[in-house]
Amino acid sequence: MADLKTNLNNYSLDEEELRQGIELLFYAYRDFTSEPDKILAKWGFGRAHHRVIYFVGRNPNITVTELLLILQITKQSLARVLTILVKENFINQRADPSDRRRKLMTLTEKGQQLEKELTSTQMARFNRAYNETDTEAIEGFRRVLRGIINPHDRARVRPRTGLSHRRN
Amino acid sequence: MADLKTNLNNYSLDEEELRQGIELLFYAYRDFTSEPDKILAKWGFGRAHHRVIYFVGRNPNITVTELLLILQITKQSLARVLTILVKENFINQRADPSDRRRKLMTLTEKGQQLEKELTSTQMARFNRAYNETDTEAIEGFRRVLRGIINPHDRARVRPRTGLSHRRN
DNA sequence: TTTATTAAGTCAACATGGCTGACCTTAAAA
DNA sequence: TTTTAAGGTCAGCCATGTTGACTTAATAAA
Repeated sequence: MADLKTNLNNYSLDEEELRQGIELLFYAYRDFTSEPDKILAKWGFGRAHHRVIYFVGRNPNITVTELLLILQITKQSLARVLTILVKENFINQRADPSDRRRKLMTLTEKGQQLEKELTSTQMARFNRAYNETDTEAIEGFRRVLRGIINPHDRARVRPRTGLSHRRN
Repeated sequence: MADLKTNLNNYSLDEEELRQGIELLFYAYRDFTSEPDKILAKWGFGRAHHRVIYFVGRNPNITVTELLLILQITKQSLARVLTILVKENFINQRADPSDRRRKLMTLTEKGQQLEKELTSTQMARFNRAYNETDTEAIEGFRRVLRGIINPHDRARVRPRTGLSHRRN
């Protein structure tokens, strides 16, 4: 934190601003995960299952290795939830024809339904937040969040299309 | 999700935009917590300890009940980490003179040092992200994140002061 | 003043989801 | 043919969330 100003309170104005960002992110993430967690509990699942379902749904034919790169957890941690999701028919695996070591994963119909139920609560939350602001705020939100992500992984989220949100 | 448009791909443009927001939040939080986690591991602590240290540091003389409202965990979950932090002299507790049932918590010198070490990595991350954008983007970031937080808790993060960030 | 109520602490028990390290199979690449 | 890569699996550990019941001490209410 080399370039932070300090004052007599051992408390810089910039530090205050940065801490507010930290807290906003903490509270937002806390609430963002709270609704899906309740739905997952009905199925005996946890947040880890949601993440797997989400990213398989979002990236059809994803491999285990790619999923590990996204989630940044160990193979064993992933295997625990993935095995259950395959056994209970939420996720389908089939060998990649061009490299039969790889297994391409997709959501089953059942998996898609659960994914939609879970993610719709989060999309509704974003939709409300977006509607309370404007296009410029949303763009700023995206740019700052992108800057918080480690540079190497910023490209994982598709950049905005040219089409603007319906407000404005 | 009443007002989402749909197209032939069962895929609306708005849905794409909302999902990008979800993913940005996921990746940002993932990376935001990764650096403190490494430091905490050296002390035998976890993310839960960081959260307690952070919010006690940020809210001197906070009570257990208030901390529970912030963290949204059970008393037992908090007690486990809090007991350790008090025993190992990171946090001080003293009875509130005006209501001796309440215990007011503050960071010790040792606690302040660890807090600074942990949080400085996150502040540095925000500082970098903020410096890559501009005042308007930061303000948009804050407004959208605030909108994602459950309305009741939005006031927990102090609103911006009139003083602007040093860029622009 | 007796009776709630509140703040905090505690115990036992359980589940989720991280982790490590070792090891195996199969398939592709060198 | 040997090495590497993708994936799976086992045993065990730890952190951190959960519930429910119960206790103590102090304040507030009847």
